[in-house]
Amino acid sequence: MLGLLSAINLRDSKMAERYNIRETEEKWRKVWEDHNVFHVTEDPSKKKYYVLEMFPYPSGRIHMGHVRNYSLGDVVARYRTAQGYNVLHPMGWDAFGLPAENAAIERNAHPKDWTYENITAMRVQLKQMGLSIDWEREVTTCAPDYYKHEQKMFLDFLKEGLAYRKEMMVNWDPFENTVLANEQVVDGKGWRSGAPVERKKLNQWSLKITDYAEELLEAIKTLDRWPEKVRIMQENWIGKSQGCRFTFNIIDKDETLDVFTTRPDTLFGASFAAMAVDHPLAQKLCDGKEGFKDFVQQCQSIGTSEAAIEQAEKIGFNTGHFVDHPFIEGKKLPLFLANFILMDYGTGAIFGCPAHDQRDFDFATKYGLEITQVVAPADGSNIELPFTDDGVMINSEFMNGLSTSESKSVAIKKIEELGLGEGITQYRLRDWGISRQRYWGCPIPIIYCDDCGTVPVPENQLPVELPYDITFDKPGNPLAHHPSWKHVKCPNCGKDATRETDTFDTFFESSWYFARYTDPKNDGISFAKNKAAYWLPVDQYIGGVEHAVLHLLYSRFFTRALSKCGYMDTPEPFAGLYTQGMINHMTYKDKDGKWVYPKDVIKDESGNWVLATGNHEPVTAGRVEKMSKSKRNTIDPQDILDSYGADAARMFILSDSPPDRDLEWTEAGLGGSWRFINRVHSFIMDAKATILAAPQGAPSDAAKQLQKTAHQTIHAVGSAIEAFHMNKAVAKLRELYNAIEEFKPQSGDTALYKEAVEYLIRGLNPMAPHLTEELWSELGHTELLIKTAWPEVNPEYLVADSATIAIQINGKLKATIQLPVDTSKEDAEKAALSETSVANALEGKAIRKVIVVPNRIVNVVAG
RNA sequence: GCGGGCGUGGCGAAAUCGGUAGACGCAACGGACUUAAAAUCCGUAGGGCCGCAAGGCCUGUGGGGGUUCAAGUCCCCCCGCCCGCACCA
Repeated sequence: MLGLLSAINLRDSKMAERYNIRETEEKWRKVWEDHNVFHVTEDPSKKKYYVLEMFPYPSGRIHMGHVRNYSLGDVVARYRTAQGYNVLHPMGWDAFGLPAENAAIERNAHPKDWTYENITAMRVQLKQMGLSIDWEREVTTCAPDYYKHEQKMFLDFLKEGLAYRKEMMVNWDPFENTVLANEQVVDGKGWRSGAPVERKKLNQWSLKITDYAEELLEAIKTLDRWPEKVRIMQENWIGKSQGCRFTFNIIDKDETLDVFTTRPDTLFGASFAAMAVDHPLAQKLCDGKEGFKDFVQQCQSIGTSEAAIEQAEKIGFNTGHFVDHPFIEGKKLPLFLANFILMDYGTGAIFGCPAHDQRDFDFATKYGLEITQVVAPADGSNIELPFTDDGVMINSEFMNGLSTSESKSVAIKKIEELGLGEGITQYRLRDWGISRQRYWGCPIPIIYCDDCGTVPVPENQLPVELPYDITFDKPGNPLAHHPSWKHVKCPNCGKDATRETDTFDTFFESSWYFARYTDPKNDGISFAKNKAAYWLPVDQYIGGVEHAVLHLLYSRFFTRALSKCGYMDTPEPFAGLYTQGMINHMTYKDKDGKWVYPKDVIKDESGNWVLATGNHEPVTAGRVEKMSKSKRNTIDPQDILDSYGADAARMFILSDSPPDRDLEWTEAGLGGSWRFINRVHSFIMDAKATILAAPQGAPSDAAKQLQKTAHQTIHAVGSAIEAFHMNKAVAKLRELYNAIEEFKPQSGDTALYKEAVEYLIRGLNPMAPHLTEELWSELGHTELLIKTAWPEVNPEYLVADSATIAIQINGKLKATIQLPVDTSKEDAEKAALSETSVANALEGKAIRKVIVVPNRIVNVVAG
């Protein structure tokens, strides 16, 4: 069987006589570039369409995920262009980030040089895909002419009260003296040092995204072209809940404890109160108590990842103190510390009602606490505790008999009357901490002065540029170690002062790049308001679902914050969103159990997987999994582009699976697309004389049918592309090709034949732009296909003149017949019953009923 | 634990409204071409059974039940897989 290598040989032999993919593809890319066909400017006379794929991190080489992402976007961009839209389709580089610093540490490469080299290499690769990108709008986020604008934004946010500084908990690596991202914490240890990670408080800059919690939540409703799943994820992330905050009095202590609950209705079932281990009161009440330190350690050793905590048992520590029940005179509730209470949510403390909450139930069972049922099912049925559904109140004095929702408001009213608290709306969303203790990011334009405090860098001193002469020999932030960079004079008083050495979270750059593309070369301001107004919002945004929450939510927040600061007036950045699936590939292991790259594996004569080199030792094929470097089941797009060409790669990645599902990359499937491209080329070249011949006489019925099929195909392809069903669009075009290939044109048919062939070429253009541009030119067109409008569909040809009617007896198919479209029910029934096979099958049976659905089906009920 | 999604041939998948299940492709098999193989081209194909054949019968969309003239599609229960998450009080 053929693996990749034999397929290349196949190409070489074929190439000599037929379609030279490499040369032809290169030729057309050059023509497009020479004619600058993808460059656009604002044109108020045309409808605009903004297609955007998530911009890549310049890691060095493109991967298959990029190929899928940008192929999808390019289909949309080319289709919309053909439809006459003024299409903006830009590309750029999300160029700040940790990998550049890792490269610096690991192989002594300067982050800037490393990044720019990667950009150069990846630009070549992306261009080789034949994407319809306006490269004049290229944006690189690590360039001072990009990041100086976000320093200005930050200063504006500061003025508007949208940025502030506060203490935040971070993961601290005591050996490296650095803050760790969550993914850098492995089993509670620093990924590089292996030292146990500490939780430490640091002063961090934050953005007030919580100011927009309600607005961000509400506006999700308007995002009707976003996937349902992403909208739900964002809703859950914002996490609005209605509840009640109230204060417990701690008996025998001069302290109170604020708690938050969404179930004030269950207050009569309260049997304990509990707070987070890192609650300020915990230390106060328990310091020195036996077992307290151990308990704290036990809680911290579980780790912060939700997966670990999930497995963990609910454990508590009895403070020995009690709180007063707010409604029941003289009732005391024991006060615990508990590992399942988060300091970050609500007030970091709760009351526990074991009968109506699973966690509280587990906890009470473990510690032998009282369990009082206060909610019963409304239908009086028997239940087992805990019962967490709504119902009617029992054992609840003045609330008895009320429904769950009624008693919630009654309980809140009572709390308010007693002056203990109030009904509140709570959000899960926290402010966005943007400080990072790293070199390769945008410097935060702040200066600290002993006398003047925190001083913004004056705008005329922007940008605060990163120094190039930097070393990574010491642990910690290189900016802080730089001998001179941070030492400046205070802009206010002129005394010695120091710069902020933290840099922005890299989500800062990606939160506004889509706006920068509308005016990428503006030196004075981040983007002109009128240009942003023309192009925004992005009509179609495409990317991985892994950005469903953070990047997309931050961008939505930025759009609002920038509006507040007068930069733009767009309500939402992304009107349409599409999230693509992953690319999977079979995994292989050699006899020693080591992972083997697919390109090193072939099938031998008997169909077994073996190593491509040496003695062809056998290889074990494993599961189909997400492409990853660690499992070595990756395919390098460069190899594919070089050997099969961009069109085949694009076609295959679009044709097999719906784009939102995972795609299994197979060499054989790719070969199928490659063969199709060659077949289309050789067929049209062979038929060229016939296609271009002037018709003699009237066209045959078969030719008219072919013309209809062509129009129907284009119609279906258009709707499929709009619905992101690229696989169906490809299938439809293959059907049209099959019909054309089978068709034997008569002398009067050539005009219609040509029309069908050209519709095929034009329909294929968004997926296979090089091939179709070549064939278009071969058929004598002097105008580029990229400049040619999407084929017109004659609505008359969408209507069939005959319909295939299925005839069923008792719901089972017996025959199919052709009838003119819109044959009356009576005539259809007559025709069905007179069909011989139907008549035979009905012999001796009584016809009870006949159901006729025009143009579709006749079902005879008989028995 | 919570939330979301999915389950159709050997495989990836199609199937507006409930109305001919399996389009299109991959792999497979048969044939043509070839000294031979590959490529290419032509053809076959859900599974099972009967038939020399034409054709016919049964069965089939994870499992069970229901609604309907008719269910991949709607309803109920069950099983399996995948994804997201910050125990959300």
